[in-house]
Amino acid sequence: MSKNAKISNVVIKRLPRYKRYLEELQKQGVDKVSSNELSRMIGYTASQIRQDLNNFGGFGQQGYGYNVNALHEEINQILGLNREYRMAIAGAGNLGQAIANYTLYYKNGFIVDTIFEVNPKLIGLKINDIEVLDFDQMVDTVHDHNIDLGIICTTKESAQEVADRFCRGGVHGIWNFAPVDLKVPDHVALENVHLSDSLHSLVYYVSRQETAADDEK
Amino acid sequence: MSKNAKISNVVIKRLPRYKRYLEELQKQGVDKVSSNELSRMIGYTASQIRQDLNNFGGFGQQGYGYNVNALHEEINQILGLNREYRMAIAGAGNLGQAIANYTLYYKNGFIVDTIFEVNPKLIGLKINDIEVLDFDQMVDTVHDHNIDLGIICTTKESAQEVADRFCRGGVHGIWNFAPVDLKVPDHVALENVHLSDSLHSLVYYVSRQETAADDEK
DNA sequence: TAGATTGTTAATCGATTAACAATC
DNA sequence: TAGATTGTTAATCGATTAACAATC
Repeated sequence: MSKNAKISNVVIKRLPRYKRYLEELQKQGVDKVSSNELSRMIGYTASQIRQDLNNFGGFGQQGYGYNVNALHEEINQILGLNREYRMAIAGAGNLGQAIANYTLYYKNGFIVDTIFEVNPKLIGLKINDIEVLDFDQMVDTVHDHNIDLGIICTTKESAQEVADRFCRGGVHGIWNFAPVDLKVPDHVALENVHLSDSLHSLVYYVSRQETAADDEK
Repeated sequence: MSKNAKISNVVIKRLPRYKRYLEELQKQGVDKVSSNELSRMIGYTASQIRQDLNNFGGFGQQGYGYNVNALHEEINQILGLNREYRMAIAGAGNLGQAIANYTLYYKNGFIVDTIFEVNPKLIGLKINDIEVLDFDQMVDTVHDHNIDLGIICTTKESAQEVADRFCRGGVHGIWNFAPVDLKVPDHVALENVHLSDSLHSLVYYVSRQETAADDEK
Protein backbone atom coordinates (compact mmCIF):
# COMPACT_ATOMS: atom_id res chain seq x y z
CA MET A 1 0.00 0.00 0.00
CA SER A 2 2.13 2.80 1.31
CA LYS A 3 4.96 1.42 -0.75
CA ASN A 4 2.94 1.95 -3.90
CA ALA A 5 1.81 5.46 -3.01
CA LYS A 6 3.44 7.93 -5.34
CA ILE A 7 5.86 10.09 -3.45
CA SER A 8 5.84 13.79 -4.10
CA ASN A 9 8.70 15.26 -6.10
CA VAL A 10 9.48 17.82 -3.40
CA VAL A 11 10.28 14.94 -1.05
CA ILE A 12 12.54 13.26 -3.61
CA LYS A 13 14.40 16.51 -4.14
CA ARG A 14 15.21 16.63 -0.43
CA LEU A 15 16.64 13.12 -0.25
CA PRO A 16 20.08 13.93 -1.74
CA ARG A 17 20.45 16.61 0.89
CA TYR A 18 19.75 14.13 3.68
CA LYS A 19 22.32 11.89 2.07
CA ARG A 20 24.97 14.62 2.13
CA TYR A 21 24.53 15.32 5.81
CA LEU A 22 24.44 11.66 6.74
CA GLU A 23 27.68 11.13 4.81
CA GLU A 24 29.18 13.99 6.77
CA LEU A 25 28.04 12.53 10.10
CA GLN A 26 29.38 9.15 9.09
CA LYS A 27 32.74 10.69 8.25
CA GLN A 28 32.76 12.30 11.69
CA GLY A 29 32.12 8.93 13.28
CA VAL A 30 28.76 9.91 14.76
CA ASP A 31 26.56 6.85 15.06
CA LYS A 32 23.18 8.15 16.13
CA VAL A 33 21.21 11.25 15.32
CA SER A 34 17.73 12.54 16.23
CA SER A 35 15.35 14.38 13.92
CA ASN A 36 15.97 17.43 16.06
CA GLU A 37 19.72 17.32 15.59
CA LEU A 38 19.25 16.76 11.85
CA SER A 39 16.89 19.70 11.82
CA ARG A 40 19.51 22.01 13.28
CA MET A 41 22.07 20.88 10.70
CA ILE A 42 19.98 20.63 7.56
CA GLY A 43 17.52 23.41 8.24
CA TYR A 44 14.30 21.48 7.67
CA THR A 45 11.93 21.13 10.64
CA ALA A 46 12.23 17.94 12.68
CA SER A 47 8.63 17.26 11.81
CA GLN A 48 9.31 17.46 8.11
CA ILE A 49 12.31 15.17 8.40
CA ARG A 50 10.25 12.52 10.16
CA GLN A 51 7.43 12.90 7.65
CA ASP A 52 9.84 12.59 4.74
CA LEU A 53 11.55 9.49 6.05
CA ASN A 54 8.27 7.83 6.97
CA ASN A 55 7.26 7.90 3.33
CA PHE A 56 9.71 5.06 2.88
CA GLY A 57 9.56 3.26 6.21
CA GLY A 58 10.13 3.62 9.92
CA PHE A 59 13.88 3.88 10.05
CA GLY A 60 14.11 5.29 13.56
CA GLN A 61 13.64 4.00 17.03
CA GLN A 62 11.57 5.79 19.67
CA GLY A 63 13.62 7.24 22.48
CA TYR A 64 16.84 6.75 20.51
CA GLY A 65 16.71 8.42 17.11
CA TYR A 66 18.21 7.19 13.87
CA ASN A 67 21.29 5.07 13.33
CA VAL A 68 23.49 7.11 11.00
CA ASN A 69 24.97 4.22 9.01
CA ALA A 70 21.67 2.41 8.64
CA LEU A 71 19.78 5.54 7.59
CA HIS A 72 22.45 6.47 5.07
CA GLU A 73 22.29 3.01 3.61
CA GLU A 74 18.49 3.18 3.41
CA ILE A 75 18.63 6.50 1.59
CA ASN A 76 21.22 5.18 -0.85
CA GLN A 77 18.89 2.27 -1.47
CA ILE A 78 15.90 4.56 -2.01
CA LEU A 79 17.81 6.82 -4.40
CA GLY A 80 19.05 3.81 -6.34
CA LEU A 81 22.70 4.47 -5.55
CA ASN A 82 23.50 0.86 -4.82
CA ARG A 83 24.37 0.01 -8.40
CA GLU A 84 26.31 1.32 -11.39
CA TYR A 85 25.07 3.64 -14.09
CA ARG A 86 26.58 3.86 -17.54
CA MET A 87 26.42 7.36 -18.94
CA ALA A 88 27.05 8.99 -22.31
CA ILE A 89 27.53 12.68 -22.94
CA ALA A 90 26.38 14.50 -26.04
CA GLY A 91 28.50 17.55 -26.76
CA ALA A 92 32.23 17.83 -26.09
CA GLY A 93 32.28 21.59 -25.54
CA ASN A 94 33.44 23.20 -22.33
CA LEU A 95 30.53 22.05 -20.29
CA GLY A 96 30.54 18.52 -21.70
CA GLN A 97 34.22 18.17 -20.91
CA ALA A 98 33.77 19.56 -17.44
CA ILE A 99 31.03 17.05 -16.73
CA ALA A 100 33.14 14.27 -18.25
CA ASN A 101 36.05 15.16 -16.01
CA TYR A 102 34.07 15.74 -12.89
CA THR A 103 35.59 13.22 -10.55
CA LEU A 104 32.30 12.75 -8.75
CA TYR A 105 31.11 10.37 -11.39
CA TYR A 106 33.96 7.93 -11.41
CA LYS A 107 33.36 7.21 -7.80
CA ASN A 108 29.96 6.08 -6.61
CA GLY A 109 29.14 3.99 -9.65
CA PHE A 110 28.73 6.65 -12.32
CA ILE A 111 30.69 5.64 -15.40
CA VAL A 112 31.12 7.96 -18.36
CA ASP A 113 31.30 5.55 -21.29
CA THR A 114 31.22 7.70 -24.41
CA ILE A 115 31.09 11.28 -25.62
CA PHE A 116 29.28 12.12 -28.86
CA GLU A 117 30.31 15.05 -31.02
CA VAL A 118 29.61 16.61 -34.39
CA ASN A 119 32.99 18.33 -34.74
CA PRO A 120 35.13 16.00 -36.93
CA LYS A 121 38.31 17.32 -35.30
CA LEU A 122 37.35 15.77 -32.00
CA ILE A 123 35.88 12.49 -33.23
CA GLY A 124 38.21 9.57 -32.62
CA LEU A 125 40.13 11.38 -29.90
CA LYS A 126 39.98 10.50 -26.24
CA ILE A 127 39.03 13.00 -23.56
CA ASN A 128 40.20 11.83 -20.19
CA ASP A 129 40.28 8.26 -21.53
CA ILE A 130 36.72 8.45 -22.80
CA GLU A 131 36.33 7.93 -26.52
CA VAL A 132 34.68 10.60 -28.62
CA LEU A 133 32.37 9.11 -31.22
CA ASP A 134 30.45 10.55 -34.12
CA PHE A 135 27.02 11.92 -33.35
CA ASP A 136 25.72 9.71 -36.18
CA GLN A 137 26.57 6.58 -34.24
CA MET A 138 24.51 7.61 -31.23
CA VAL A 139 21.50 5.32 -31.36
CA ASP A 140 23.43 2.12 -31.99
CA THR A 141 26.21 2.91 -29.55
CA VAL A 142 23.83 3.86 -26.76
CA HIS A 143 22.04 0.59 -27.31
CA ASP A 144 25.14 -1.63 -27.65
CA HIS A 145 26.96 -0.08 -24.68
CA ASN A 146 23.91 -0.41 -22.47
CA ILE A 147 23.84 3.27 -21.59
CA ASP A 148 21.46 4.08 -18.74
CA LEU A 149 21.77 7.86 -18.69
CA GLY A 150 22.18 10.43 -21.44
CA ILE A 151 23.73 13.77 -20.63
CA ILE A 152 22.95 16.65 -22.96
CA CYS A 153 25.59 19.36 -23.22
CA THR A 154 24.78 20.60 -26.70
CA THR A 155 23.26 23.85 -27.89
CA LYS A 156 19.57 24.32 -27.34
CA GLU A 157 19.03 23.89 -31.07
CA SER A 158 20.38 20.32 -31.15
CA ALA A 159 19.11 19.25 -27.74
CA GLN A 160 15.75 17.76 -28.77
CA GLU A 161 17.29 15.73 -31.61
CA VAL A 162 19.95 14.44 -29.22
CA ALA A 163 17.29 13.57 -26.64
CA ASP A 164 15.33 11.64 -29.26
CA ARG A 165 18.40 9.62 -30.17
CA PHE A 166 19.20 8.86 -26.56
CA CYS A 167 15.63 7.64 -26.10
CA ARG A 168 15.72 5.52 -29.25
CA GLY A 169 18.99 4.07 -27.99
CA GLY A 170 17.17 3.03 -24.84
CA VAL A 171 18.35 5.29 -22.02
CA HIS A 172 16.24 5.40 -18.87
CA GLY A 173 17.07 8.95 -17.92
CA ILE A 174 18.28 12.22 -19.37
CA TRP A 175 20.30 14.87 -17.58
CA ASN A 176 19.77 18.00 -19.61
CA PHE A 177 22.09 21.03 -19.46
CA ALA A 178 20.73 22.72 -22.59
CA PRO A 179 18.46 25.69 -21.93
CA VAL A 180 15.30 24.14 -23.37
CA ASP A 181 12.42 22.02 -22.14
CA LEU A 182 12.64 18.64 -23.83
CA LYS A 183 9.92 16.19 -24.74
CA VAL A 184 10.72 12.62 -23.75
CA PRO A 185 8.55 9.50 -23.43
CA ASP A 186 6.93 8.83 -20.06
CA HIS A 187 9.24 5.95 -19.23
CA VAL A 188 12.33 8.17 -19.53
CA ALA A 189 13.18 10.30 -16.49
CA LEU A 190 14.26 13.86 -17.18
CA GLU A 191 16.25 16.16 -14.94
CA ASN A 192 17.12 19.66 -16.06
CA VAL A 193 20.03 21.81 -15.00
CA HIS A 194 19.03 25.12 -16.47
CA LEU A 195 22.07 27.23 -15.67
CA SER A 196 20.78 30.38 -17.28
CA ASP A 197 17.48 30.08 -15.40
CA SER A 198 19.43 29.60 -12.21
CA LEU A 199 21.55 32.69 -12.84
CA HIS A 200 18.50 34.72 -13.76
CA SER A 201 16.69 33.88 -10.55
CA LEU A 202 19.83 34.75 -8.57
CA VAL A 203 19.98 38.10 -10.30
CA TYR A 204 16.38 38.83 -9.30
CA TYR A 205 17.44 38.83 -5.66
CA VAL A 206 20.75 40.57 -6.34
CA SER A 207 19.11 43.46 -8.16
CA ARG A 208 16.52 43.76 -5.38
CA GLN A 209 19.34 43.71 -2.85
CA GLU A 210 21.35 46.39 -4.57
CA THR A 211 18.31 48.64 -4.91
CA ALA A 212 17.54 48.18 -1.22
CA ALA A 213 21.15 49.06 -0.37
CA ASP A 214 20.92 52.17 -2.54
CA ASP A 215 17.72 53.19 -0.78
CA GLU A 216 19.49 53.20 2.55
CA LYS A 217 22.09 55.69 1.42
CA MET B 1 1.21 47.95 -1.16
CA SER B 2 1.18 45.04 -3.55
CA LYS B 3 4.55 46.20 -4.78
CA ASN B 4 5.99 45.70 -1.33
CA ALA B 5 4.41 42.29 -0.80
CA LYS B 6 7.11 39.67 -0.73
CA ILE B 7 6.79 37.43 -3.73
CA SER B 8 7.09 33.71 -3.21
CA ASN B 9 10.27 32.01 -4.38
CA VAL B 10 8.33 29.50 -6.48
CA VAL B 11 7.06 32.39 -8.56
CA ILE B 12 10.54 33.85 -9.01
CA LYS B 13 11.84 30.46 -10.13
CA ARG B 14 9.24 30.42 -12.92
CA LEU B 15 10.13 33.84 -14.30
CA PRO B 16 13.25 32.77 -16.23
CA ARG B 17 11.14 30.16 -17.95
CA TYR B 18 8.62 32.78 -19.06
CA LYS B 19 11.54 34.77 -20.31
CA ARG B 20 12.83 31.89 -22.42
CA TYR B 21 9.50 31.34 -24.14
CA LEU B 22 8.93 35.03 -24.73
CA GLU B 23 12.38 35.28 -26.28
CA GLU B 24 11.45 32.40 -28.55
CA LEU B 25 8.18 34.05 -29.57
CA GLN B 26 9.98 37.29 -30.20
CA LYS B 27 12.49 35.51 -32.41
CA GLN B 28 9.59 34.02 -34.35
CA GLY B 29 8.13 37.48 -34.84
CA VAL B 30 4.94 36.75 -32.90
CA ASP B 31 3.62 39.95 -31.38
CA LYS B 32 0.73 38.90 -29.18
CA VAL B 33 0.09 35.89 -26.99
CA SER B 34 -2.71 34.86 -24.63
CA SER B 35 -2.29 33.13 -21.29
CA ASN B 36 -3.90 30.10 -22.92
CA GLU B 37 -1.35 29.96 -25.73
CA LEU B 38 1.47 30.44 -23.24
CA SER B 39 -0.02 27.65 -21.17
CA ARG B 40 0.12 25.23 -24.07
CA MET B 41 3.76 26.11 -24.74
CA ILE B 42 5.16 26.38 -21.24
CA GLY B 43 3.04 23.79 -19.51
CA TYR B 44 1.78 25.90 -16.62
CA THR B 45 -1.97 26.49 -16.39
CA ALA B 46 -3.27 29.73 -17.91
CA SER B 47 -4.58 30.60 -14.48
CA GLN B 48 -1.16 30.25 -12.92
CA ILE B 49 0.45 32.34 -15.62
CA ARG B 50 -2.01 35.17 -15.05
CA GLN B 51 -1.57 34.89 -11.27
CA ASP B 52 2.20 34.96 -11.59
CA LEU B 53 2.28 37.99 -13.85
CA ASN B 54 -0.23 39.88 -11.73
CA ASN B 55 2.17 39.75 -8.83
CA PHE B 56 4.11 42.41 -10.68
CA GLY B 57 1.43 44.31 -12.51
CA GLY B 58 -1.32 44.05 -15.10
CA PHE B 59 0.70 43.56 -18.24
CA GLY B 60 -2.13 42.25 -20.40
CA GLN B 61 -5.17 43.68 -22.03
CA GLN B 62 -8.62 42.13 -21.78
CA GLY B 63 -9.85 40.64 -25.02
CA TYR B 64 -6.36 40.84 -26.55
CA GLY B 65 -3.77 39.08 -24.44
CA TYR B 66 -0.18 40.11 -23.86
CA ASN B 67 2.14 42.01 -26.15
CA VAL B 68 5.19 39.76 -26.53
CA ASN B 69 7.84 42.48 -26.70
CA ALA B 70 6.38 44.48 -23.85
CA LEU B 71 5.96 41.46 -21.60
CA HIS B 72 9.49 40.27 -22.31
CA GLU B 73 10.81 43.70 -21.46
CA GLU B 74 8.79 43.74 -18.22
CA ILE B 75 10.17 40.37 -17.19
CA ASN B 76 13.74 41.45 -17.95
CA GLN B 77 13.08 44.46 -15.80
CA ILE B 78 11.68 42.37 -12.96
CA LEU B 79 14.58 39.92 -13.08
CA GLY B 80 17.08 42.77 -13.09
CA LEU B 81 18.46 41.91 -16.52
CA ASN B 82 18.53 45.50 -17.69
CA ARG B 83 22.03 46.17 -16.40
CA GLU B 84 25.49 44.64 -16.25
CA TYR B 85 26.87 42.31 -13.61
CA ARG B 86 30.54 41.89 -12.86
CA MET B 87 31.38 38.36 -11.82
CA ALA B 88 34.39 36.58 -10.38
CA ILE B 89 34.95 32.85 -10.29
CA ALA B 90 36.74 30.99 -7.51
CA GLY B 91 38.33 27.79 -8.73
CA ALA B 92 39.89 27.31 -12.18
CA GLY B 93 39.21 23.58 -12.42
CA ASN B 94 37.15 22.01 -15.17
CA LEU B 95 33.89 23.41 -13.96
CA GLY B 96 35.29 26.88 -13.28
CA GLN B 97 36.76 27.02 -16.76
CA ALA B 98 33.55 25.76 -18.32
CA ILE B 99 31.57 28.47 -16.56
CA ALA B 100 34.18 31.05 -17.53
CA ASN B 101 33.95 30.04 -21.16
CA TYR B 102 30.22 29.70 -21.31
CA THR B 103 29.34 32.22 -23.95
CA LEU B 104 26.01 32.96 -22.31
CA TYR B 105 27.65 35.32 -19.91
CA TYR B 106 29.44 37.55 -22.33
CA LYS B 107 26.17 38.43 -23.91
CA ASN B 108 23.35 39.84 -21.82
CA GLY B 109 25.51 41.85 -19.48
CA PHE B 110 27.30 39.13 -17.54
CA ILE B 111 31.00 39.92 -17.41
CA VAL B 112 33.53 37.49 -16.01
CA ASP B 113 36.18 39.78 -14.57
CA THR B 114 38.56 37.53 -12.65
CA ILE B 115 39.26 33.93 -11.72
CA PHE B 116 40.83 33.09 -8.36
CA GLU B 117 43.00 30.03 -7.89
CA VAL B 118 45.29 28.43 -5.33
CA ASN B 119 47.36 26.48 -7.85
CA PRO B 120 50.54 28.58 -8.43
CA LYS B 121 50.93 27.12 -11.91
CA LEU B 122 47.77 28.84 -13.07
CA ILE B 123 48.16 32.16 -11.28
CA GLY B 124 49.14 34.95 -13.63
CA LEU B 125 47.89 33.11 -16.71
CA LYS B 126 44.86 34.12 -18.70
CA ILE B 127 41.94 31.79 -19.36
CA ASN B 128 39.92 33.00 -22.29
CA ASP B 129 41.31 36.48 -21.71
CA ILE B 130 40.33 36.48 -18.06
CA GLU B 131 43.19 36.91 -15.62
CA VAL B 132 43.81 34.30 -12.98
CA LEU B 133 44.72 35.83 -9.63
CA ASP B 134 45.92 34.41 -6.37
CA PHE B 135 43.25 33.30 -3.96
CA ASP B 136 44.98 35.48 -1.34
CA GLN B 137 44.07 38.63 -3.26
CA MET B 138 40.37 37.83 -3.24
CA VAL B 139 38.91 40.29 -0.76
CA ASP B 140 40.73 43.34 -2.10
CA THR B 141 40.27 42.46 -5.75
CA VAL B 142 36.55 41.76 -5.36
CA HIS B 143 36.20 45.11 -3.68
CA ASP B 144 38.37 47.11 -6.11
CA HIS B 145 36.88 45.55 -9.24
CA ASN B 146 33.34 46.15 -8.00
CA ILE B 147 32.34 42.53 -8.35
CA ASP B 148 28.59 41.95 -7.98
CA LEU B 149 28.50 38.17 -8.15
CA GLY B 150 30.83 35.49 -6.81
CA ILE B 151 30.82 32.08 -8.46
CA ILE B 152 32.12 29.18 -6.39
CA CYS B 153 33.65 26.29 -8.33
CA THR B 154 35.97 24.99 -5.62
CA THR B 155 35.89 21.82 -3.59
CA LYS B 156 33.30 21.59 -0.86
CA GLU B 157 36.10 21.94 1.70
CA SER B 158 37.13 25.43 0.52
CA ALA B 159 33.69 26.67 -0.41
CA GLN B 160 32.72 28.33 2.88
CA GLU B 161 36.05 30.17 3.17
CA VAL B 162 35.68 31.36 -0.42
CA ALA B 163 32.11 32.49 0.25
CA ASP B 164 33.28 34.45 3.30
CA ARG B 165 35.90 36.24 1.24
CA PHE B 166 33.43 37.06 -1.51
CA CYS B 167 31.11 38.52 1.12
CA ARG B 168 33.88 40.52 2.77
CA GLY B 169 34.80 41.81 -0.69
CA GLY B 170 31.23 43.07 -1.02
CA VAL B 171 29.45 40.83 -3.54
CA HIS B 172 25.65 40.96 -3.58
CA GLY B 173 25.12 37.39 -4.69
CA ILE B 174 26.80 34.01 -4.74
CA TRP B 175 26.31 31.31 -7.34
CA ASN B 176 27.49 28.14 -5.65
CA PHE B 177 28.48 24.99 -7.52
CA ALA B 178 30.17 23.28 -4.57
CA PRO B 179 28.15 20.48 -2.99
CA VAL B 180 27.64 22.17 0.37
CA ASP B 181 25.13 24.51 1.97
CA LEU B 182 26.84 27.81 2.64
CA LYS B 183 26.20 30.40 5.31
CA VAL B 184 26.07 33.94 3.98
CA PRO B 185 24.78 37.20 5.47
CA ASP B 186 21.13 38.06 4.85
CA HIS B 187 21.94 40.81 2.39
CA VAL B 188 23.81 38.41 0.09
CA ALA B 189 21.65 36.34 -2.27
CA LEU B 190 22.61 32.69 -2.64
CA GLU B 191 21.76 30.35 -5.48
CA ASN B 192 22.96 26.77 -5.43
CA VAL B 193 23.61 24.48 -8.36
CA HIS B 194 24.04 21.18 -6.59
CA LEU B 195 24.99 18.93 -9.48
CA SER B 196 25.37 15.81 -7.39
CA ASP B 197 21.96 16.38 -5.77
CA SER B 198 20.49 16.85 -9.21
CA LEU B 199 22.04 13.61 -10.48
CA HIS B 200 20.92 11.74 -7.39
CA SER B 201 17.30 12.78 -7.76
CA LEU B 202 17.42 11.80 -11.43
CA VAL B 203 18.71 8.39 -10.46
CA TYR B 204 15.79 7.92 -8.07
CA TYR B 205 13.40 7.97 -11.01
CA VAL B 206 15.74 6.00 -13.28
CA SER B 207 16.13 3.16 -10.81
CA ARG B 208 12.35 3.07 -10.25
CA GLN B 209 11.88 3.04 -14.00
CA GLU B 210 14.29 0.19 -14.58
CA THR B 211 12.72 -1.88 -11.80
CA ALA B 212 9.27 -1.27 -13.27
CA ALA B 213 10.55 -2.36 -16.70
CA ASP B 214 12.03 -5.50 -15.17
CA ASP B 215 8.71 -6.30 -13.51
CA GLU B 216 6.99 -6.34 -16.84
CA LYS B 217 9.22 -9.06 -18.23
C1' DT C 1 -21.57 45.82 -30.26
C1' DA C 2 -20.16 40.91 -29.46
C1' DG C 3 -16.34 38.07 -28.49
C1' DA C 4 -12.28 37.33 -26.23
C1' DT C 5 -9.33 37.36 -22.58
C1' DT C 6 -7.66 39.56 -18.70
C1' DG C 7 -7.40 40.55 -13.51
C1' DT C 8 -8.99 38.94 -9.31
C1' DT C 9 -11.75 36.59 -5.88
C1' DA C 10 -13.13 32.21 -4.09
C1' DA C 11 -12.52 27.11 -3.82
C1' DT C 12 -9.51 23.36 -3.82
C1' DC C 13 -5.62 20.94 -3.29
C1' DG C 14 -1.19 19.70 -1.42
C1' DA C 15 2.62 20.45 1.60
C1' DT C 16 4.31 21.84 6.07
C1' DT C 17 3.97 22.19 10.91
C1' DA C 18 2.11 21.05 15.41
C1' DA C 19 0.73 17.85 18.69
C1' DC C 20 0.68 13.70 21.05
C1' DA C 21 0.06 8.80 21.80
C1' DA C 22 3.01 4.80 21.09
C1' DT C 23 7.16 2.75 22.38
C1' DC C 24 12.03 1.99 22.84
C1' DT D 1 10.86 2.61 35.28
C1' DA D 2 11.34 7.46 33.48
C1' DG D 3 12.94 10.10 29.70
C1' DA D 4 13.45 10.66 25.05
C1' DT D 5 12.11 10.53 20.55
C1' DT D 6 9.76 8.38 17.02
C1' DG D 7 5.59 7.55 13.87
C1' DT D 8 1.35 9.40 12.71
C1' DT D 9 -2.89 12.03 12.93
C1' DA D 10 -4.87 16.57 12.90
C1' DA D 11 -4.41 21.62 12.09
C1' DT D 12 -2.46 25.17 9.49
C1' DC D 13 -0.53 27.36 5.92
C1' DG D 14 0.49 28.38 1.18
C1' DA D 15 0.14 27.47 -3.63
C1' DT D 16 -2.65 26.13 -7.52
C1' DT D 17 -6.82 25.95 -10.01
C1' DA D 18 -11.49 27.36 -11.10
C1' DA D 19 -14.78 30.74 -11.95
C1' DC D 20 -16.45 34.97 -13.39
C1' DA D 21 -17.14 39.93 -13.46
C1' DA D 22 -14.61 43.69 -15.59
C1' DT D 23 -13.19 45.52 -19.80
C1' DC D 24 -10.73 46.00 -24.08
